[in-house]
Amino acid sequence: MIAYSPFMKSTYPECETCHCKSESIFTHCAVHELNNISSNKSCSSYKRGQMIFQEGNKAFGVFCLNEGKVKISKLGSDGKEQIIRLAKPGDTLGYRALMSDTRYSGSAIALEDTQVCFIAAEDFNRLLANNYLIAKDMIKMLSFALGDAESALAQLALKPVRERLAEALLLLLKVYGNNEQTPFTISLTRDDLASLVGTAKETAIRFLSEFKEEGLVTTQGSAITIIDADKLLKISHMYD
Amino acid sequence: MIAYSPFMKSTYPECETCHCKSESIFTHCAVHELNNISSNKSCSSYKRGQMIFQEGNKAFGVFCLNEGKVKISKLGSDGKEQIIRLAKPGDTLGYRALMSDTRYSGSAIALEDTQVCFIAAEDFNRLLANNYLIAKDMIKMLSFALGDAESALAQLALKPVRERLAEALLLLLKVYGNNEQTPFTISLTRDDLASLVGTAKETAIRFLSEFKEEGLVTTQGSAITIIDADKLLKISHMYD
DNA sequence: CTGAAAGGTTGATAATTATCATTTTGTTAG
DNA sequence: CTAACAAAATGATAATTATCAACCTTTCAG
Repeated sequence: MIAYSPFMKSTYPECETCHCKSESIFTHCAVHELNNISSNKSCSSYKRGQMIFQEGNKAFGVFCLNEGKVKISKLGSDGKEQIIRLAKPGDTLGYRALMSDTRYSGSAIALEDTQVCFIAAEDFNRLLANNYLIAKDMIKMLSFALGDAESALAQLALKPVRERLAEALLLLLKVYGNNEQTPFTISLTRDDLASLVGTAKETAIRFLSEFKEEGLVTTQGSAITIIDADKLLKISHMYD
Repeated sequence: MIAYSPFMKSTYPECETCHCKSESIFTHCAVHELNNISSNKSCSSYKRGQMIFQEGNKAFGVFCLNEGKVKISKLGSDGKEQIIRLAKPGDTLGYRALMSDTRYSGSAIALEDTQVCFIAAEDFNRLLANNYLIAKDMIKMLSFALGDAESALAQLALKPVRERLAEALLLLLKVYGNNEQTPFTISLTRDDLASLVGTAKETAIRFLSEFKEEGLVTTQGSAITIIDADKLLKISHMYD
């Protein structure tokens, strides 16, 4: 079920030839800038469930996700968890804390075996200060993240669980799918699904079962396969 | 109840001498930059309830709130509203849409008589591109807004209404109070209060009545006076 | 002033969602 | 392969929150 990571202990991916360079904040780097990043960075592997950074800690740089899937989530007092964001290869992690000089407001946890590169604050800040294209990309990245967070907030407040579950499934498809093609299968614990939707595990399972009965999805163990994205979109009430 | 705005039809506040210059995104502008903004901007007044910009429309620049209070909110399909952000004098509005080149994801509505200045996209973008201090401030502003939105999202998902109401009252105190001094009084419809908390009006009223019985707040008409911020903080469960 | 309209409050009830208990299914180590 | 464990699924029930209706209070125009 868990994909065997191609990266073990100390394989260092090179930024210049990175398969997700064009998806990353480093797209508009000049060659010498990229070389500098590449030679100064530190890379690590994480197994499923391991923490990349923890809520409340200080940020000393940013992470660039090279391989794998990561959730960024916040913990409530009673141990309940809310997933704030999902990250895929090429995504930058920890930039909000670094840019606002505040502590991490959420923890980053690997959803499957994962490889990340760490760029120190000094190097990253120099990059932003010296290349306005990159600063502009940072502004855009933050703006999109803000739009996503604000949408999620409104969804949570305004929509019932069934609609939010449909939306969560579509989010998974959008983030981790290939051009949103269906059928699309993802392995996700029901706890994580519920934390993404903002509901209890059992409630998420119940509505997911409804979707199964309606032929919108199938499941096999923890794997969920999205069959009919159009109907999910209608359920999520995206036009009104 | 509504404060009579000192600004009528066409009084143009000057950026150079603006009382909220130091609170705004224009703090680090050079004199010539500020003069340029000031001479190119357009200013308008809005009465309570009037819309400054509307969800779904394109952004052609940013607004700087000079006087008054503004809510940014999203509408659900059934007419329910969720307040995403509260703005005070000095705050910039509409920057997320402009920076990500997407449409407004929420509407800005005056909570009381309000004066705003509009800076065209061209002027604003030139400012960012030419002065890295300002670009950095934009990055910080976005980062803080993102942090706030993500916190609000987690709150909404993880905390019951009573705790969120306490938090909403503290937010009002933080945003609109003078150094968070108590007692602090703000006039706010119960519909708006409920939209801020993410609950129904009646539910918000019920818990507010509880707070009254416990001596944490008093009310008179739509005015709410915060008496005991410390106890509200405890109720909002901010430490755990 | 005064009456009408708007907004605030409260009670009764319904809908939604969470929790707890149990069974079923899937996963993994030996 | 199979036992042991973990996760998913389902049922019963409780808690929370929303909705509807009625009534009170404040605000504001004439």
